[in-house]
Amino acid sequence: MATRTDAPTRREQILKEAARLFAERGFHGVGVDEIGAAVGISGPGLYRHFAGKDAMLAELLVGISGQLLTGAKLRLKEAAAAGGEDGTAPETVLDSLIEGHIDFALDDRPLITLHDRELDRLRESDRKLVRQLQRQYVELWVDVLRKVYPALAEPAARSAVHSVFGLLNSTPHLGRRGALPGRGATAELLHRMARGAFAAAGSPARA
Amino acid sequence: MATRTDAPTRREQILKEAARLFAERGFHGVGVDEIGAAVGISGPGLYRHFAGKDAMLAELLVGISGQLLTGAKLRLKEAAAAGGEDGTAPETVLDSLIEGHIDFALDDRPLITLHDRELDRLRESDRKLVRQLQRQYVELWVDVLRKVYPALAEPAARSAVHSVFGLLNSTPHLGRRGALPGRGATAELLHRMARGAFAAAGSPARA
DNA sequence: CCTCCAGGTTAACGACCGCTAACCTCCCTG
DNA sequence: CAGGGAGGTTAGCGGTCGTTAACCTGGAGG
Repeated sequence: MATRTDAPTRREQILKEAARLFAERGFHGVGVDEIGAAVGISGPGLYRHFAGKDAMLAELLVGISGQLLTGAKLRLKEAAAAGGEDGTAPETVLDSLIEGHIDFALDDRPLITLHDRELDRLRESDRKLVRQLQRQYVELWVDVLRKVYPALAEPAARSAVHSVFGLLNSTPHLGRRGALPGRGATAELLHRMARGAFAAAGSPARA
Repeated sequence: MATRTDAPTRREQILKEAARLFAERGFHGVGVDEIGAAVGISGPGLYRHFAGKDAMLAELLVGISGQLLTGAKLRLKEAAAAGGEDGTAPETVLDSLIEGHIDFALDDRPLITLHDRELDRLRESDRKLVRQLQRQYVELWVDVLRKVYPALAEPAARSAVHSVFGLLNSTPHLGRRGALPGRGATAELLHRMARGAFAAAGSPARA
């Protein structure tokens, strides 16, 4: 995950601004002129970089899903490598997944917003691809979760994962009104709550 | 909360279908002709019932926020009445709030979707009203939550509430792919997870 | 039976928006 | 220094969409 140090390309500028605008006002609520203006060029100049407005959204959504998935796979691999004989404790792997998702949710709020909001605006093929990536990501979480809580049935585990995604992806609703002290505290709170939610899902016993 | 038995008025039909369509394809992604077609009339016939497309969205969003808030207030009042001298246990009140929110999230998924997705499409005045109702609703939860977990600071409590809303509002993402057995089981799972998340937020102690 | 209005209809206008066409400049390279 | 491509520009076309206008109709009320 070598942190980029070189200047962002024009394409990347456009994608970033488009993501922000799409998240703020919705895909159909933003015109190409606005996107162009946000990067200092105007209107149809965008077509030197993208085939069309749809292509920008597609690249954003595929990028998000892919990034989440490959990040998670990487973390699994690291855990397997560091764990020696019989792998790392499942709890540790789950924590790693949660941490990765939180980092993404806090660093790229517009993308997180787009991720579950504008999927249906894609052409059939792109939508299928994104959904497939999303499904893989979910299944990966489900597997780890069921190692931590073996009593959890698969459908319930899948629901639990989706619900925790909802919890972690709530970050866009937090800011705005002088919410939490800092990023670290927010991340830690979210992490604790996710673990708490999973624990409650995994052990039906309650007074 | 006397359950309606009489037939829905045309206005209500329109609102219901509009909510579904807006949730599926976004406010700007749906045309008035489509909304009309969904209730058997076509296009501009809608203007006999609403001043415009914006008015439908406004009525939907104000209705949602209002319904959530008044429902919650009612539950608080019931709890106070049933609790005798020093009120019901805060835990019970919190459970009641959670239950109410889950009922709404499961029964009116399209509305839940709209609720945090299309707020910015409203005119200034309507948006302010909706935000005010939402804020009251949140503050009501925060108050109850901090009675259950007095160690929880107010900003953290507010964040926790928003996050649990994210968790509970994840219901639209559940269905579709043969998820959970039934509504009852889903509701119970969500409830346990919400309590677990709150508990984890309220007591920072962890091994 | 006449009236009238609630609740429709179709036609059409005006605005907006995505996209293309045609043209203009640097700047890099042989 | 010729030239050519990368990356802009503005003008404008074609389609869509929200909204209005003008007209129609069935049924309730005097």
